[in-house]
Amino acid sequence: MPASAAQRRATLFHSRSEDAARALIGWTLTMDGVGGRIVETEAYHPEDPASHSFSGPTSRNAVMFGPVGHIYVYRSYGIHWCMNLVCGDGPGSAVLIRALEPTVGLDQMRERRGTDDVRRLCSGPGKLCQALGVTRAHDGLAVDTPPFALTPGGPAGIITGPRIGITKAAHVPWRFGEAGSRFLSRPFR
DNA sequence: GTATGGATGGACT
DNA sequence: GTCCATCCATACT
Repeated sequence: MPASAAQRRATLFHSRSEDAARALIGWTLTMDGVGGRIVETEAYHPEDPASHSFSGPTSRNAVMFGPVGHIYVYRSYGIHWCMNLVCGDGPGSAVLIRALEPTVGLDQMRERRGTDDVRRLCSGPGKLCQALGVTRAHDGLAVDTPPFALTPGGPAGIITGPRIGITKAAHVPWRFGEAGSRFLSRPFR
């Protein structure tokens, strides 16, 4: 008997963040019926100098040390919001959602993003939060209850590479993407 | 109290 | 390819 969606979520949430980041490719993430298929992720964990959790819990990253399956939202460069899914085999791990392939709520995304170019709606961590309407107000919410929804996907071709935009542990290949996707934030090489 | 530096994206050359 | 807008958690004095 195949695993239920809830069982698959639970298994993924409790996996090491690098395994969860890989497994999330092809799943569908939405908020209030707006979202799409996850095509790009990055893994972070507390032993990782590039991770916000590296120096232990603070008021900003507290959600990373809370229950798995919840959303950690932070402000990037003072302008953008970025969202992570808390998951891992211990506290302080999370997966950064870097890009979606838009599938539902396209009109709302176009309006929020101010462009008709579908490839520019969710092709980056800041873009997808703008397209879905995710802000600090959603920090700490569970990803499997409204307004959020996370549904498992089928098998996907996975490509890996170094994470983007970081200066520490930049060589670790913990960026994951769907092979051949047209909706990545940047190409893999 | 002040200083600093990003897990970015968009405009521009 | 380069430049930079703009916020705030954190480190430091």
